[in-house]
Amino acid sequence: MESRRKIIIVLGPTSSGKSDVAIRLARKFNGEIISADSRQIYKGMDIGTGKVPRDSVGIRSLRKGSDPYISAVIPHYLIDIINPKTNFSAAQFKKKAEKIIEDIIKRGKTPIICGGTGFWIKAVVDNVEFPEVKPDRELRKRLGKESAEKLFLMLQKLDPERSKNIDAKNPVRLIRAIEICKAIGKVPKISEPKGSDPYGVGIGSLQFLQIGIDIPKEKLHGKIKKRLDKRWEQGMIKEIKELKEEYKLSWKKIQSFGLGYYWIPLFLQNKISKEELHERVYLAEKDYAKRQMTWFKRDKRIKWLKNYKQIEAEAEKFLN
RNA sequence: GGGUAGGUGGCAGAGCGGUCAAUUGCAAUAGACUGUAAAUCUAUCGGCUUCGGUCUACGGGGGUUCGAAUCCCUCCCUACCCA
Repeated sequence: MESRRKIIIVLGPTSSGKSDVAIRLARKFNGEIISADSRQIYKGMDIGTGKVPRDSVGIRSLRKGSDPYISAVIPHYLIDIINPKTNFSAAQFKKKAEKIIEDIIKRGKTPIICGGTGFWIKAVVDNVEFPEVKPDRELRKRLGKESAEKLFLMLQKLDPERSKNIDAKNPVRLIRAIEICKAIGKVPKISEPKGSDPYGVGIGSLQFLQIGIDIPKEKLHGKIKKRLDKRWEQGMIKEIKELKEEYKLSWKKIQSFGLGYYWIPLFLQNKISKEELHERVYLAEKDYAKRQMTWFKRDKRIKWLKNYKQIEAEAEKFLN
């Protein structure tokens, strides 16, 4: 029983081909996939976020009470489940993912987490304990108008400890810290980083194998370009118009989703040309991939592998 | 052929006698990240450097000046307009 509590994670920058790898692994090792993607979680954002296509005639998920998202005959969780008008957070992801992991394991299958949102993956792998302070829309809106300098001074008064190591110029971080202070007095101390072992640390009785898709930068950029061209053809722009309509979203809200979602509204409002749109989204995607890699590089437990064969072999070793 | 506007760092684009290795944006490179993470934020970004400096730089050449990316002459190139 204990030996089965193993979880495979497939991660990597955007366009690196994670989804295909995850599906192949799921086929091979009787797995089910949990998406760790902060944008694919939302409904109505399919082409733009690169969701794997939903099977037209899917088998029913064995998991009760869930809305099954089946692709290539493999169940995918945490895709397409949240109304884009709603905010969803890393902490919420963690809770949901843990439940699903338990459920998959209970049914004797292998959980495979697949995604590019490093922070969300870390939340699960390192069992990050988020302070029990929910986002305060009102407070955020109010503080959002203040300068970073002012926010920093506020935090300094509220929690001198936290102010020592926070990024003093980052409003998002400062606001969250202040939010926590207002609710529970001060920001809880961050727990010490865990040590590493060949297959990742175990959290509770869970064990993780983190596999990174290793792909040269030039090649990745080529894939990003190609994939974008395809998305334009598939109607990414139309999808965003429909997204706005169906969920009654403001342009501003849509832009907050980033990348294409940031630039397409500008095109639709005639603020930039089509050529500029294509260029900007391409650059934004490249940039995003870079940020993802900066994050992933830090985690020395990730095994970077170049092709599926190696990945499968590593997974095999891990599971046995 | 005539007229006008221009030629500035990888690109776009400021500067218009000194405080300019040259505002800013983009790109590039590295990085941060604990309930917004496709978000948010930081640093570097002419060469060499013992990090104090130093050398080469604002189309080419010549000049004025203590001093020029900035003024003058000339040549070359680009855009638009008139022939």
